[in-house]
Amino acid sequence: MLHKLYIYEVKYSDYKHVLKKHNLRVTDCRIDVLERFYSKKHALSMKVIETELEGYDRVTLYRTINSFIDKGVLHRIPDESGSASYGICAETCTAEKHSHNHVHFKCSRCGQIDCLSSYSVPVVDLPGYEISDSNLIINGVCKSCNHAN
Amino acid sequence: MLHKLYIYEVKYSDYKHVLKKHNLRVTDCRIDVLERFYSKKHALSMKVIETELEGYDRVTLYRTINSFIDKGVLHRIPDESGSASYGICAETCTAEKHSHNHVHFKCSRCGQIDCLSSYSVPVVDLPGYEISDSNLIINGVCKSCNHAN
DNA sequence: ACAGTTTATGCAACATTATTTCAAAAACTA
DNA sequence: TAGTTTTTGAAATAATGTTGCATAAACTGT
Repeated sequence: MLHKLYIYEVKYSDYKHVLKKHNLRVTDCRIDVLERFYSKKHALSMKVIETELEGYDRVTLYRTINSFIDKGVLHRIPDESGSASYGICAETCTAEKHSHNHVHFKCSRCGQIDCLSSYSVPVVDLPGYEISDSNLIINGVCKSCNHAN
Repeated sequence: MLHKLYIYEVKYSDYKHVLKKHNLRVTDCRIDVLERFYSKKHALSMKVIETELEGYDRVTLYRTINSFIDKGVLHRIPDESGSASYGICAETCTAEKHSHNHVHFKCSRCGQIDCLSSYSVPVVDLPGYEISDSNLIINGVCKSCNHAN
């Protein structure tokens, strides 16, 4: 993975810091997974992660994702398709409490899921129900696919 | 399945009508699956369907659910847990276009997912994006679990 | 910088969830 | 009711996710 040396010079300490902040040991796999998430702005599916990080065992990648979710680094984005996608958590997420109030947009053309962090999920008042959190996924055609058309 | 005869006297023709309306052949399996969905008000997961309709092959049940989704009889409800659930579509859904604008509520205590058909998903204005439909899943404690407490 | 401790990794096996193929059976059509 | 089309069940396969365990790597305190 020599071709990544330059990137690492710049960002390695940042990723390291993110891991430490969330009480995670600093390992090659975790750094590489983090790098993938920070370098793309959109959510990544397990399939994509497996494809892009072939060097690591599938099991290790699953465990990496799961510990990231446990510790508040990533959040799982449910998807009708079955296989979930994952997105970077806001600064505020910790192992104790995830708080994601942003909207997710899934493009039916390119298939990508964006975290629209500047749009928060509208509150619905449900008498009798006790709401802990909510998840809004909007389907349609994303900005770039719309432009490309 | 003799114990179902009474129900069938009352409802069989209704289910048959639903199938015909959606261009689906009338088969035992489809009738039984429909009956399950109409007799419970909440969404059903594949696991529950398999358990409650043991008489049919798992493959047949998968195919039944998939053709129901294709033809606009059921809609898939994404869920963080991985295994999806399914709910009855509104009268307006067809093979060409599903339109679900209602809120889904998942209870963290009993695990059930309700289709709150009287609550519609608030519209979010996303400049540049072309929205086809949206999906709001609210997590928390449902009415009955709240009361039972 | 090192020895001891804790945690992560890779591998193999396993578990769960979903799809494909194909012959036989059932549903439809006229 | 005969002919056509679709559905079903069974077996195989694929895709997705988890567990146990020995080894390797990361951390901790000195």
